Amino acid sequence: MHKRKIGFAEFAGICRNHGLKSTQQRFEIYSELIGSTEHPDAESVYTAIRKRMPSLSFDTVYRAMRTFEEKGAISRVSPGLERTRYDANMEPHHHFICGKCGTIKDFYSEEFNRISTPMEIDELGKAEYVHVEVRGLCNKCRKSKLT
Amino acid sequence: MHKRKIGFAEFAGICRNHGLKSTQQRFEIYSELIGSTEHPDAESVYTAIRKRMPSLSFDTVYRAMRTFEEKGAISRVSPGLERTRYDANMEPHHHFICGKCGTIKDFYSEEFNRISTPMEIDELGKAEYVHVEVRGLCNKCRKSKLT
DNA sequence: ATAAATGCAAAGGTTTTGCAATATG
DNA sequence: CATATTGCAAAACCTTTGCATTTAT
Repeated sequence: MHKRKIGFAEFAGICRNHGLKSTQQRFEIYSELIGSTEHPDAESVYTAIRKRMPSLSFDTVYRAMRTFEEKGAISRVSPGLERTRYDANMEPHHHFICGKCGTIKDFYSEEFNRISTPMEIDELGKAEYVHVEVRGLCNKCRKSKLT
Repeated sequence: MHKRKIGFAEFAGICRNHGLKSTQQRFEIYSELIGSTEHPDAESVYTAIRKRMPSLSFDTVYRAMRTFEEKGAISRVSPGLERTRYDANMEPHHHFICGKCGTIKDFYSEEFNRISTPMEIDELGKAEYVHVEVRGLCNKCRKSKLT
């Protein structure tokens, strides 16, 4: 299931379920996202909606999408990091990233090393590599949370 | 193996292997990266080196790290995307991302769904989720490459 | 000698913020 | 009605770029 069209009533229900107020702007933004298979960024969404709702402002799109994400109504495509970070360790290993403090810890896992491109990719293109990482809360942040 | 200290001679060898000129700045930058387990960003590297090499400029750090990465001497931690993109499809699925045009295609894979947190994480913190994605070249870009 | 790398400063691009006005539950 | 959301504009932030100078091969 992908690319769906929803009415305001259904959207209002989704908002209620996530503790959000349902505004016309948010409806348009959410509609644009669920009606697309493009995984759009803020600008695409903004440009598309502007045609039918010229009063919409850019930061409303940004804010709405962040809010939807925080409340779990939509998800961010590839998590990424706040800034570019590098690793000079070139042997096969993986990363555990703390979502609270941003600490990145290396770990080694045979299991993860064995993950290979699924055949479902064949019809989409040529795979170059599979990226796997674990996100969570590091021990330090876990402790400080108890404080 | 992690957190190593290297001398200029060894560094020069690494550069030669990757077709790079070995400068004092690059040596400091590379040393900082390989001598750290922090997966630092440009600013950390810059700040650390500035103490001993006050003439170093910020953009040299950026440029050097990008160059190291392009030549395969170091790697970027979590690939991420150029801008934040969202997905309203909340059922379990994964993404194939084309490194050329940026197109993101959904795919469904039982195999990927089954990937679970490796036990190696236990000593690092509490895992929230595993993120997996496939990077490569989409069919469209593959074709246009032949032209 | 030639081509590449550096430093400087300025620009580029995306994302965020403060505030007054407005709309929602 | 109280509170959250919007629009506007400006700022913040990370990263990149052009150019003259210096450096490595």
